[in-house]
Amino acid sequence: MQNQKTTKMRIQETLKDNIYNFFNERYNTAIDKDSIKIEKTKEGFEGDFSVNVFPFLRIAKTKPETLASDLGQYLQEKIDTIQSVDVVKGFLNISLSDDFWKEFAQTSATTINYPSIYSNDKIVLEFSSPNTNKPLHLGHIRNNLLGESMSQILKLTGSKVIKVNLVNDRGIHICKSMLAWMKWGEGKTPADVGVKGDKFVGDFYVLFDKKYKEQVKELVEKGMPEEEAKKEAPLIKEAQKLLEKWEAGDPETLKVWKMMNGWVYEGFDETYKKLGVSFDKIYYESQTYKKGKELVYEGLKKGVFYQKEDGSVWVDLTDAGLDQKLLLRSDQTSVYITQDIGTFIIRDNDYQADKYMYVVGNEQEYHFKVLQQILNKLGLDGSKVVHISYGMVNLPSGKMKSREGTVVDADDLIAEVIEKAKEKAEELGKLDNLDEETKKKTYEIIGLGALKYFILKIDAKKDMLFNPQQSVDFEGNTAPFIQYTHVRINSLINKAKNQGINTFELKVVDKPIRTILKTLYEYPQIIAKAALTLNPAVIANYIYDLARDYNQFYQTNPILKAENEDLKVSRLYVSQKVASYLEHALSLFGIDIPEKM
RNA sequence: GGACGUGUAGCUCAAUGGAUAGAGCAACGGCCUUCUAAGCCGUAGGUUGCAGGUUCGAGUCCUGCCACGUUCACCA
Repeated sequence: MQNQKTTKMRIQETLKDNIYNFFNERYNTAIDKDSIKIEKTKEGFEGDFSVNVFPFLRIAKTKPETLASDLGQYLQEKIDTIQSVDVVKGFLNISLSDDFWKEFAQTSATTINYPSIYSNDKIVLEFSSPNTNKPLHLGHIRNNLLGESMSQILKLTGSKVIKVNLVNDRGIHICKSMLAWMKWGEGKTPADVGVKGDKFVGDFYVLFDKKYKEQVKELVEKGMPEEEAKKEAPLIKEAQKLLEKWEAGDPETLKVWKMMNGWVYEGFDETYKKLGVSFDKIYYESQTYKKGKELVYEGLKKGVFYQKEDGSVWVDLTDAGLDQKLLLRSDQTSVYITQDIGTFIIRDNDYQADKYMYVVGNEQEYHFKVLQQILNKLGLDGSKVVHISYGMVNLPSGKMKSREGTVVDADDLIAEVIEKAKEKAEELGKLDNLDEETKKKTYEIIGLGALKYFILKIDAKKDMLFNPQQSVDFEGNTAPFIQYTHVRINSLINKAKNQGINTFELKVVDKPIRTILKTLYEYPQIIAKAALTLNPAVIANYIYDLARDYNQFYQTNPILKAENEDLKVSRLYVSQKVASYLEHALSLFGIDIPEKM
């Protein structure tokens, strides 16, 4: 069944069609519709939408002002929703009728027909991809938030999204923490010592590194060259033995491995839950790396890969402007890219998706280019691989490095930001009447909201700087600011209802109301842009503008004490609209809104 | 060295090739007996790294240079 409202053409399209006709009729020229630029009229000029006529001067061969006013006259004759036009230099500013805005106001964020970007595509979206040795840190937070948010945005723009996680649960590094636990763990579990599972295991990884370095140092002092010492230290040899046993399927080793990974997953789950992150399916490298090896051997048979004398397998990508790349070591063990080839195939068998998107840091751009090329060589479609590349999170001291202990731990940061929300709330004292349970919930909503927004508001592809001293803000361009705007609107609406006003209606479209409606009108296009550019920050910029516009509106226009009833219900109507858009947009970031704040 | 990316106010960040480059934080000054001040208003702060070029129009595109980052592993 067709819905008249949602299928109704957006005004930009109507304008474009008519502008096209104008040039066709007057100048007998077919212009490119994409070259027509229609944007929201800038602050300080009269109008709702503006058309820039500069690009068409070559066709019209007149002055910009003349062309703009000719076009304005034409459009006004053809489109009855145009109320008036105004020409400033080469800009044609168009004001639409009150009826247009009244009709638009009936649409809501939850019922809009959002533009379809990857139309009906099935998308497998990988993100998080943790390593079972290291507790999650700030970099993972950015990754998780981007992944979760992009999944929401892509769903909204018409795609079917399957969220997957790929856990790096095998390799020499895992054996290091296993070995450390077997040697010095005294058989204790995380529950025994009251430490979160991922932290518990992470500590043994660090312990291994410490003891290993001691051994290396000792050997060097005895006169061994450092390079050799690193290979000869007893601990590293033991770890390698353990890896061999693991690969051979030694039951005792597998038992420890499973147990320790289990602890880690429990810890991760806790953090994921706090962040509001979830997955439809979890893949484990231990289950996919063999498939990659199979494919490499197949490629070798087909002759798209080649083998060196020492037995290592390579691919030549120089024809694609890349280098030679190792696919299997001389001892036939797999490397990183081998595993990614395997996971691609397994996923493709599982889902037959149109796109496989990976939220992975920009330091791996080269890796994904290589992966695409290799898949092409294997006769698969490498263009299905989409790397959602995001920038690093840096500290004032530089890059975060686990080994040097300069990482911001995810759990610590989450706790800190909730604590900060609590302090702020207690200082303001607005929640004093609430029960403890509600208070606690409110601190979490505000603190986590602040954190999520703080990270997602920055252009995903750019590196960002995080200062632990200053941590996240609660004022200005922040989630609490937006949450607060929403809370205040709700309070207003409740008050109105208590006064017996139950039906809000847009009866008046004055200038302040129009300003808000104009911003709301942009929303679907903002969503589309976020999906297209794979960047949630676009939405953050938008909600901030909307909240700011509304706060200005709220501060300068009395609502419950408006001059007359028509204005009152109109302002209430717009307020409610704004609240629903804010809520909708924040939900795309996984940010909730408290009842009170 | 090659490839990719970044460089905008003191700091953190915005700005589909378009109108006077905008916010927040920090600083300074106002607004709570009136709908929640986590708010609003104002002041100050800029040669958009440098030099050219394309264009009616350049922070945005092109070329060169400078600075910083990432990457080019039988690490993942």
